[in-house]
Amino acid sequence: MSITNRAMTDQQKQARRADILRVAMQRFASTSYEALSMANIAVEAGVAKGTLYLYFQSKEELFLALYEQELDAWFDELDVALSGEQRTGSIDGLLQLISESLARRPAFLRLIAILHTVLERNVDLATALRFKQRLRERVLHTGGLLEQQLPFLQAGQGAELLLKTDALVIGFQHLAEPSEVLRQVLAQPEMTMFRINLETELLSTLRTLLMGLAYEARARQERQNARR
Amino acid sequence: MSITNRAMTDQQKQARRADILRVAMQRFASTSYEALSMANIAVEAGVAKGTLYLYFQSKEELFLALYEQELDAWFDELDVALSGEQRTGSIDGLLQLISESLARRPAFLRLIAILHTVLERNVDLATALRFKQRLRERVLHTGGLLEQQLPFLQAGQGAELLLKTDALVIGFQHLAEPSEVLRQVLAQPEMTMFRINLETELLSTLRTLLMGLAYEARARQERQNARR
Amino acid sequence: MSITNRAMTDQQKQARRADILRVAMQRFASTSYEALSMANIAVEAGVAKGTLYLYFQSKEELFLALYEQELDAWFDELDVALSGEQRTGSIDGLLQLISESLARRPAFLRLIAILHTVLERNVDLATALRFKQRLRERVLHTGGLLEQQLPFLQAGQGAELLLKTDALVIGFQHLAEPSEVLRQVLAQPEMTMFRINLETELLSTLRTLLMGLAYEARARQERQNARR
Amino acid sequence: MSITNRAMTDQQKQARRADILRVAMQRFASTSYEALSMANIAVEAGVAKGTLYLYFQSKEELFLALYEQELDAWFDELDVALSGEQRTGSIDGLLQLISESLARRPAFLRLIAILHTVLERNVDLATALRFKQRLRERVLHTGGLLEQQLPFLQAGQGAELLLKTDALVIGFQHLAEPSEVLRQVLAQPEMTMFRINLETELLSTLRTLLMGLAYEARARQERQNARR
DNA sequence: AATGAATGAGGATTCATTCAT
DNA sequence: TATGAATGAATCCTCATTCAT
Repeated sequence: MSITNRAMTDQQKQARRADILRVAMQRFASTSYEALSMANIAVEAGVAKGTLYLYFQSKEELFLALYEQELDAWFDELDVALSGEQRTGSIDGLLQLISESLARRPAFLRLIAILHTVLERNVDLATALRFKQRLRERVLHTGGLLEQQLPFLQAGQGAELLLKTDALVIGFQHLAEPSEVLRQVLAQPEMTMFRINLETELLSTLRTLLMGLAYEARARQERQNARR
Repeated sequence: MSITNRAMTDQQKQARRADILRVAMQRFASTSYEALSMANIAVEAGVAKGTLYLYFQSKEELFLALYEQELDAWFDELDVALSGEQRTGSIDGLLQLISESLARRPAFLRLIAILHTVLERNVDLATALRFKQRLRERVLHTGGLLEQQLPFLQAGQGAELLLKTDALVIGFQHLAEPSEVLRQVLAQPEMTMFRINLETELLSTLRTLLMGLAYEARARQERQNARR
Repeated sequence: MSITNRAMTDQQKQARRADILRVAMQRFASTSYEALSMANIAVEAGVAKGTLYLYFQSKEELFLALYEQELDAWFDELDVALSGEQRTGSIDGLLQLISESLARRPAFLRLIAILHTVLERNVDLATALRFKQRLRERVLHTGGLLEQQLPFLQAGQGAELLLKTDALVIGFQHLAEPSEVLRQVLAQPEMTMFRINLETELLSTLRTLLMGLAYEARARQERQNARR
Repeated sequence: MSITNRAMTDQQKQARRADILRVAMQRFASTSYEALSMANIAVEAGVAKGTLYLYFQSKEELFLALYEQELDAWFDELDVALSGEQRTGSIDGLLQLISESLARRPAFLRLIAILHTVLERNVDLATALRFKQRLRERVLHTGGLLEQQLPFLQAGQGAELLLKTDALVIGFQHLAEPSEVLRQVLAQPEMTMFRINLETELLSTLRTLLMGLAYEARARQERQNARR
């Protein structure tokens, strides 16, 4: 595994970094953040513990990089779908796209749920700044695409919608992953209302939100017409 | 510190329990859950560590009781406001009520944010079951009141709205309480979009949601009329 | 259970004491000393925790009393058997008596195993003294009976034999009750030699010991004859 | 304190491990197992607490290693003495060897006394298995040597004798180390019979046992001769 | 005599991170 | 660049015993 595995060129270093992230992702798919130790990742990646710290400043930074990678992949998918020459315009298609693309990324959902309470701690200013700047760009860009698809969205509302989606995902993800004891409680017949399926819930809530935005837009329009 | 040295009657025991909860609440206002130790609470409450365990089975159970207490107080406030004889019916008043009553309870908000990931662990089945049953009752009851106030809500949508509010609070609370480093990042001028004020955000999102629900109700109505 | 259960007369007090001991014995039959709490015994006995301390100075003293009770019962059985008018004299019968009477008292065996390391700690001088004095009397008495049954025993060797038996019981009891992991280890085919059955082992070791004592006695006799 | 600051080679690691064991042994000589904390050992050994756990999985495993080390030393001594070219054959010499070599190892005796109740808990299956396998080998080997020295021993009786010796040591060790209160009780003149000296007692009991075995062997022999 | 609320000491263990090699 | 040995902080909970009632 090692000895000759000394990454000299930048390309080799990037490859090793990607390796580590890939391993971390695999492990994170079946283990909680707390239960997943740096030692474990190191062993799986075939490197020494110390090596991890050559590529990432801390455990948090490693997972933040993972978050970023997943985030990029997700935004890439959205951007491609939203930039299709044909203007779909269908609200339902859009909702489907968002909900389904997220539901297909369970590990990303779990990263989203711990981003603010875990990953954004113990990270230095430069890293945090760079991360947020990049996040901002992507949110603004994809938000803009959303505004093109949904004419009732005003400037800025595309990005806002994405941020609200973020909040909803965090919230529903927490509700959707109960502890062992809670799972038993929720198995009771009268507890149906607390059994949350993230995709369903996200879909329905976003639809209502969009309905509301559309309605508000129309009301705004009517007020403007009246004024003239 | 406390009412008597030895709580003999049930009333005295309730008083002592309340004492402990009050102290925990005060401390929690300025410290994170993790940083707040049982030893600390015991000292502040003027009792021995072991005494805490006479009243609560574990640290989690203590804070779950705190959550429950705050939850009850909040629901009580909602119920009173929603049961006023005069039918307010005003959506804005309702939104104001919800957002403002929550914003006035910062510690409750922080408890909400950790309920599912922290408090609902290390609690026995009976406690969890009782808690969720009580929660269900209050959600159903207050949900019903909401349905009375907002005629466009169908049966069950009141409770649903409260659960969506829960998810939104969890999400926005995470966004609204950045770590120290993040605070510095968000202080940058271009980061305005990430500076979340829970009350504002909740207000606006809930309004849009209600608009959407109202719209959906009208659409439903029209479909029914058309059928006749 | 309680209220009117106030033991006023000495007889009533003795009865309650016996009650507590009986309950403790029942519980000890299926639980280890460490796992058996005073609270547990109190609940089972239908008294308050504090009440236990009216009858016994400490947990150790309670179990020491239990030990004494079992010890008395065992010595009583031995004494009856050894005092039968007919001189059995049979070594095998004697060995059978000792091994079988002990094997029939598994809880007593477990008490024997912890007497010196647990029960004789945290006991006051008077209690310890009284206990040892009583033990001494019974050992001397029953030791004397043994000497009558086994003519090759010299004065004092009966008591000595009983003390050696004590040591053997402690040792074999430790070997005979492996921890859970050890049980798995001993289940391996090659580990037969470590699987100890107390009764069998005690029987065989005591037999060899008695053979040895008989032999030594004969040798002594021969030396004496030679001298004359 | 230790050989180097950072044990890199296997040899250095073995040295550090030995260091820790040596320190633990020193401390154990004057403190009970319970009273001896890992923190204490770490400080004395000049390492951090965590370092202990690099070398031993748990406190129990550390002391099990200590036990094993002492056991090996003892068996080594026995083996050397029993393998001397000259066939001593003297029973007395053998008894002396066993009793005296044990008496010279007080800490080993105390480890023997707690092996089954303490050390063999909280140890994983692999460790326990390896330990018992090694123990088995040494018992069988030295048992074989005993059988060579003592012609009246049948195949297997050497190992059996060692196991019986184990039981006797456990028992007598418990009797020989009374608690503080008991010491006072045993100081009474009439309590002579309870004052146990492990070496003496072991010597005499083993002698009687051997006498018995010798006698049984002769009896067996005679039965066989008669048959012919 | 009985109660049961209150006490408080006490220690093993994990794991992210560092830094000597 | 890679290693992996060393670090050390940090905390919950039990339960025998006491003593106010």
